Amino acid sequence: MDLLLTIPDASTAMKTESLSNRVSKTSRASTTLADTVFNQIRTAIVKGELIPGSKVNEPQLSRQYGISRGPLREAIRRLEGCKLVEITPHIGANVISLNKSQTIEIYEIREALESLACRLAAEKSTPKDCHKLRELLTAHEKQIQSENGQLYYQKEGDLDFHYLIIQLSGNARLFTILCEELYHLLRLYRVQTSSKPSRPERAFHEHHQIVDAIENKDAELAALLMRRHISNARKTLINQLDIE
Amino acid sequence: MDLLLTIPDASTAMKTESLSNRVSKTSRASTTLADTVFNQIRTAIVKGELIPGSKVNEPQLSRQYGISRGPLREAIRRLEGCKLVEITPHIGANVISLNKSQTIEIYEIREALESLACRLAAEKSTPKDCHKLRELLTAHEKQIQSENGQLYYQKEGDLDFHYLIIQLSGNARLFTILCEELYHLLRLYRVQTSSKPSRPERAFHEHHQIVDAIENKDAELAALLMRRHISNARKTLINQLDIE
DNA sequence: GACGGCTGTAATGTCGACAATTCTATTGAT
DNA sequence: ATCAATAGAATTGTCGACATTACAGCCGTC
Repeated sequence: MDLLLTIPDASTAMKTESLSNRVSKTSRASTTLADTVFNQIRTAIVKGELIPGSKVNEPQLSRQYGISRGPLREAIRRLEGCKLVEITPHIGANVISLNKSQTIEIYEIREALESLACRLAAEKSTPKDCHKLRELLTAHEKQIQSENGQLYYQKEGDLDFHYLIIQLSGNARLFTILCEELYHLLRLYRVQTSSKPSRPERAFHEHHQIVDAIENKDAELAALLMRRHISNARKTLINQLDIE
Repeated sequence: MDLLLTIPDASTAMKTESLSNRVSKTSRASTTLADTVFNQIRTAIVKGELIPGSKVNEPQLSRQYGISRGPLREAIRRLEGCKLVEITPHIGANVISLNKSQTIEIYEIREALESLACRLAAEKSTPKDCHKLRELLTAHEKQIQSENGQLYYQKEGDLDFHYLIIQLSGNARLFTILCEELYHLLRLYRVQTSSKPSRPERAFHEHHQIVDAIENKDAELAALLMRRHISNARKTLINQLDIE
């Protein structure tokens, strides 16, 4: 549940089991304070607890987390590297805030990268991988039928699907860019505008088509379908934004 | 000259003039030490002065740059965010080192992203933009003819070409990901293996084809050609690596 | 000669204090 | 009342010092 918030540390290898992992409390205290606080702040930003555009106050956070400003500043600098905050010299850090055009930019990139992921996944996937994908889809189908109103889970399920395909691509850096940078930003935007995930049944149909293509080892088709899938999502987003 | 080393600060808006900018010495001393040192170390890494895999020694660098360990550690943390160094708790930071498969991963991503950039550039480019592209190519042609042996410049010229197209795409985040993350890493790898840029005349021909497509506003073709262009480069790289 | 434990050294992690800069709000003048 | 200037407070930037951890070399035992 809530996949985007439970991403393990950057260098951690992904296993499928982590899809349903909970946050183990104080798993190992052997990390540094800067790392711990980095994860905490990142989560807070992505969850929307630190609202986009707002200032990152060092003394306040320092008190809040019970650490000194040294490690805290290191964490903020790392967030700057991840482009989750912007630092202006002598003024401070602000939580990043995405406007409409920036969000569309990200969708364009996602389109290209997930299409690539899908192509690679189709080339490399084993029958077992395909089975996993099918399982995921049937699980989502049940979820949609049972909790008809709650689209949240559907959306998280949608992410599960995309995560799995990116993993299957076998390209670790692709995974990093998509799952540890762009998805965070998109989630941030969704929280920011409290936009609702839409078009569940259509997306579901598209997912099945994609898995078909992967199963048939038709890499080009898989890539095309994924590109269209995300392109559709982008267009939906644009329409949504134009209405408001 | 030496474009990859003179990238301005992350948030700086790109102008075409910056393509031929020199590094203005101590342009404004109003930045923080952490920012200054971040740029210096990043340059040192990309140039190969800090060899890949080697340890980043805090006391040593601290003496070398004449600053205390506070800002230095902030700079290192930011480099970590950019994935140019890897930090292991209680052990320290190491300059990142790319192996063959990681490099291929980056080329795969580049293929997808620059193809996107080319599509967008074709859609948005004005006649003036196209003229600029042509100028760049003729300049390179002359350079190739005159300095026949020196392939270095050709390669830098190749980068100029790619930079310009990415700019023309108008997608700022795309520019960031490609020019401020992936290109740095690729340059690092090239330094690391001291691999020589190859296939100049063929690349040159491909460049012309791409500009033709952009000029004709044929976005799909432009995207396809760029994808093949980089795919060719990737295959050349793979062959080169297999021989060694 | 090889292996394991011990000790000193060097590096990393954390903290508090001070300097420099920016923000705020009060005062005063037009 | 609006605006400018100024003094104070708050925040950011930088530094040095100390605690903690990892590393290197030495010694002794098997």
